[in-house]
Amino acid sequence: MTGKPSRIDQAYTALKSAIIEQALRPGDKLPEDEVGQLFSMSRTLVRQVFSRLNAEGLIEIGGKRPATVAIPSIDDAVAAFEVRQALEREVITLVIKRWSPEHKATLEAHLAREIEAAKAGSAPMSIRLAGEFHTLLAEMSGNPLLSRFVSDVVSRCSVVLAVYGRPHSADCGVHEHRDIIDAIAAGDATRAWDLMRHHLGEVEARALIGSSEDSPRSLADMLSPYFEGGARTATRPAKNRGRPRLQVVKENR
Amino acid sequence: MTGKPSRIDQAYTALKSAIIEQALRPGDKLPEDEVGQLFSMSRTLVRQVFSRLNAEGLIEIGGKRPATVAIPSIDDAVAAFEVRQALEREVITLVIKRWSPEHKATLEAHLAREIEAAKAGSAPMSIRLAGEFHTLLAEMSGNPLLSRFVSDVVSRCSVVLAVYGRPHSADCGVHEHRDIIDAIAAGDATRAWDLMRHHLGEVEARALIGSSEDSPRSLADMLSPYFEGGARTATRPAKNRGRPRLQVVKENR
DNA sequence: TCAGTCATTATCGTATACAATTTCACGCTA
DNA sequence: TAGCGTGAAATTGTATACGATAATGACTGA
Repeated sequence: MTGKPSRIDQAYTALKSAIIEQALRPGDKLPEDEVGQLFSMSRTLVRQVFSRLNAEGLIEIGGKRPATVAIPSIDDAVAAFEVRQALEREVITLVIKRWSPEHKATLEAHLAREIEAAKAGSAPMSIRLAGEFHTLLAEMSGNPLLSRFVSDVVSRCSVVLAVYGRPHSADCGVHEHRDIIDAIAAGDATRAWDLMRHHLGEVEARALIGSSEDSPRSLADMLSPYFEGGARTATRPAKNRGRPRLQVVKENR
Repeated sequence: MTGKPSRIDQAYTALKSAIIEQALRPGDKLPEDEVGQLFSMSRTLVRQVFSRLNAEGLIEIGGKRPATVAIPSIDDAVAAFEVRQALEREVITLVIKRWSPEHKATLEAHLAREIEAAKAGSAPMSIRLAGEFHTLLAEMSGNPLLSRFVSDVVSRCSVVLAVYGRPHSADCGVHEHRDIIDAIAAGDATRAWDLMRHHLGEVEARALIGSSEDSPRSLADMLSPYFEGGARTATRPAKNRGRPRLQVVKENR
């Protein structure tokens, strides 16, 4: 597609993927030198990468502390889904307006990949494809700015899922994507809106309801957003005990 | 309000104000060293500022060329207003949901300032206040992310106005703001949506219709978005002839 | 054994240095 | 006079250096 992805782009994409696919987990530290060494670049470049990731809410920087994978608060989570509803509603409106057979083909192809990933039981792949469905749709709106915003908010929601969500139950979302495509193809905006609202509601529920339930994650992790700075002295020990502080999946495409 | 605005924030705010109030005009160059000297900071910091301004579409960077004040294309302009409609619709929904008397008071106070500025005939002030009305409203949504997005898109629209708009005819927008406040206060979402749509339509029209009309701006400026790199050799001369390449209003509040 | 204090280390914030690239003016040629 | 190389100046891209600050861990005293 595009000619040459710069080293910055590569690092950005790698880190973003790692975070979204939960290879890097919320709270993990990302020291600039270490990342720089990993990607063979100086801190100057790393900081540019971090800046972008920070703008999308994927990591937190500043405060003279090492950058960390973001731990969104419950309020952040609700806010993200609120905005997402509004944006995706507009996406549907525009996609219907500019609908073409090629769009349908592209979406079908993507859906096929989702199904395949679900069948293969590849959770990271499923998570990524689920998000990409929405960004793909957004690109079809023909509005680059809208597309950017959607991509941004989808990233945020992914991190929310990582913090509060239960493990991605794959096939659930796929059928809803199927229905949304059909409604759009039929030009039925109202139905597509309803489906999308319901779909995002499902995703949000999977995240936030799960937060008050039992969960396979450690209690410390579940509570950390409520402590923020407080759980620093005694409570936070079991997190990075022994395993390398930073593990990045280089592969991504 | 907030404790200490860092030097970076100051420079960011100053440049943003200068661009939005059209003290810096689309296409103007912003060399890093020069800006750095102006604000007594190194290029490292200037780049951070530029990065933020670029993310909001206020300037264009990269390409080993000096940063320039952005010249949005017509497509960019349409896209910005499209997204803005969707976002501000959500803003209204949420503000009505969380409405309080204090909100009304704040908005009334702001409206008073708008009227005053219009009466005083201060165009830059009017431009800024008109934009701030919308960001103020967005903050009242209680959704920080939505607020950020609105602030972003309002900036973009401001630049669009600077490129394509006729000189800000102040009192036009003020009355519409008045009506929007009233509809929100009455809890009438539908009416508020309609008013907002109409209001933004007006602003957009003032921008884009004006682009095919006669205009007080130079023809070269009006055409530059269609030329981009082309109007560089012969047609663009009268722009920065003799006046300092960079003029920044330090004052801003 | 435990709390408190202090030195050490890790890590970031900012400035600066150097290389690469583009821009621009000047002068040369037809 | 118009077109076109050519070299200096301007400007950015990237790396590195240095100072500041917070995290870490050891040591002392009760």
